[in-house]
Amino acid sequence: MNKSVSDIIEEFIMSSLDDDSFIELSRNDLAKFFACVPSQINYVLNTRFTINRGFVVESQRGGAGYIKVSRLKDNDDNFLKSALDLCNQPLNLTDANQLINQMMDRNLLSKNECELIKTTISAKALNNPINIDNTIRSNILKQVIIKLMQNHK
Amino acid sequence: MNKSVSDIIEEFIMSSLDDDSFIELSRNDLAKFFACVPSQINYVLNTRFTINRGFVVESQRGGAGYIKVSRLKDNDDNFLKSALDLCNQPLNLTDANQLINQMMDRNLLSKNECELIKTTISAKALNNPINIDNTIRSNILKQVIIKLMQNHK
DNA sequence: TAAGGGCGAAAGTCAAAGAAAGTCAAACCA
DNA sequence: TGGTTTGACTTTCTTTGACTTTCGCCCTTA
Repeated sequence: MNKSVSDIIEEFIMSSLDDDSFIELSRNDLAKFFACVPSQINYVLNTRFTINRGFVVESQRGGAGYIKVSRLKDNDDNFLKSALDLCNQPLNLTDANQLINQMMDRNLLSKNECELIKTTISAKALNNPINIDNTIRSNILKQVIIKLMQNHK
Repeated sequence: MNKSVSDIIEEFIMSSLDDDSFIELSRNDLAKFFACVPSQINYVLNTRFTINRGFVVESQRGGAGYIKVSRLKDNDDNFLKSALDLCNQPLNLTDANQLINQMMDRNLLSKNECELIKTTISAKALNNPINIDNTIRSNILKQVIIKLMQNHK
């Protein structure tokens, strides 16, 4: 697959987060390193390192400015509880998939299971005459989460 | 027989799929190569690389966009194929669950995966105002089956 | 010597431009 | 007349750059 610059920057930040739970970086330096415009760093952060994907970004401007990216870590019980909360609202495909990814990150789902669940809530699966996909989607996920909560004890 | 451009493009993609179970291609490049308009690639994909013929097409737009064509696994006893056929009709919960059980019996799904899929098509998951559960159920299962067919070893 | 102002060095915002792929219907052709 | 070919228009994702905001530091000045 042909990777975009944004994909490569994403990978770089991701792998920096492998060891530690957070990293601090300089937007300008990173932009120079990847030969891109500084605001592209913001684009990557805004599209890839979102709260939905389990990240928090903090920063400071001015001299001694920085960007800090942290990976969220709370226990699985809390995670499942708030995931369940999320499912009380309709979920669009993107958000739902991100939630499922997080379940895999936490080893609540295997890679294969993750793929299968994504399949069940895909647009094609829920392709239905009336526009209530997002509601069905969150219902399905809610049941999956309840199932996982049972396994968990 | 006089081959149309579409036939030739079809052959090209087919033979690219000889070695691997999937290929990624660039619509624009392919169109340039065959001196046709880009949308003709879509025409070929839509008419030749369909589920019924055993293919799945995925894609992404924008920079670093791509089209991925995968050949579905043609398993020996045609079980998945006929399962796919079944999913062209609405399925009630009992029938659907039996189908899922059979997939487990054939080691196409692990016990855990089997349970998860059952969860996603349960009455609670599909609990929805309009009575089209059985249709959604078979749609979901159809996508799961296609996914299983994609799992090349 | 403390307060305030100016400067430059960050990071942030936003919208336009660019780069793919998708859709759809008209025209074409065998 | 049904399968192909074509092209105008749309949608989605990425890249770019001009402009804005914030912050620390230093230099005045009362």
